Amino acid sequence: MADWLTAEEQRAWRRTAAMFTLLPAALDAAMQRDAGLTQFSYLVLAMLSEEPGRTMPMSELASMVSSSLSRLSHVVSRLEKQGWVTREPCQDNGRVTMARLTDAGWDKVVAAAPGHAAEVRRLVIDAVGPDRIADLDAITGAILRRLDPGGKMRANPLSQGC
Amino acid sequence: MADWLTAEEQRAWRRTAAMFTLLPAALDAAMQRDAGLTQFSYLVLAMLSEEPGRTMPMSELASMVSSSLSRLSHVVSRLEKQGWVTREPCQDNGRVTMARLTDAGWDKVVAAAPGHAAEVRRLVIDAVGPDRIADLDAITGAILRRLDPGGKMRANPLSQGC
DNA sequence: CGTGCACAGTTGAAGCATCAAGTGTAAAGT
DNA sequence: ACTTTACACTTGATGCTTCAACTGTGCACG
Repeated sequence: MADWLTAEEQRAWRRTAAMFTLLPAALDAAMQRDAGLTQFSYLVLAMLSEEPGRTMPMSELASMVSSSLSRLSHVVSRLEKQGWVTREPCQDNGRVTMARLTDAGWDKVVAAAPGHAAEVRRLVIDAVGPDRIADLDAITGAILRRLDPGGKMRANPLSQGC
Repeated sequence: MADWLTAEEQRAWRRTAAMFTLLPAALDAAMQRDAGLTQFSYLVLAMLSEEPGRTMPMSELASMVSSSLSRLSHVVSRLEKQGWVTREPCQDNGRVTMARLTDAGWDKVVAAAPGHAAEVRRLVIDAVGPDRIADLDAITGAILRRLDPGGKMRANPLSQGC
């Protein structure tokens, strides 16, 4: 099918589409191999690890990792079974539940982080090259703004209490 | 975790990671809504539709869509059940099987293509802007070269016969 | 020849994602 | 107060992807 894109656009899109297939697969494979985690569950642990108190409401966490609450809930169930995360209801607000990173979970993230950073550097940062990091940032920013018309782009959703 | 990336690199990577979550989901959702296809099965149909004779060996098709043979086999099974593709052994070579796009499959692609092209244009091409398409191409090219060290990047794997 | 090996493809099971439906809690409307 | 609506989740079913194991075919080497 000759899509209604110019030749240059089409070429760029096809490459981009290929990258969208291959890069996540490569990063996932490395993460699976080195830490037995998916990219996504690593991200969940990593986000919790950066929070003061290592704890966060499920919904806030979901928005941090750009996932549905449903997906997050399933994943956290698994992480809970592994002993890396616990869930507890929030006192201040009966309908939020807090996810907390355990010590074992912290250790897991600390162990996995260097390998992950190295892979990202190898496959993305160094591949793109220092001169083009700003371009990358601009392009992804532009696409994200399209995807997220309600322009959250993270103005810090103010979690009160807990 | 403060990954071992500079602040600028980290910012760019986080955005990029978010894009890698959201863009495929958005395209998939649109394709599902408009045509009842996944992005991937659409791609399979589209690749076949561009081939003269609308037919191709499974393994060549797999490499065109950057997937494992296993994944492709499952997907083609489903497409076959829908009546959009057929599979037939190749005379010239007893171990290749050819996938062929049926007339119904052709119609399906033709019906789905405009919507898909429009989504790609809206979410990627127009978001990036004409001035930056070349940058996009350069960046994805660089990353793909990293991912695909055996530098296929498509030098046409010469399918003989059938 | 024939044995071994690599290629092309399929299959079944297991894991993860998505969707629709459900529970329970807070906040508004009346 | 009482109902409604919206929110914050959870759960189970379904479907797709991945992985490991398997079948069958061609090729190379002794």
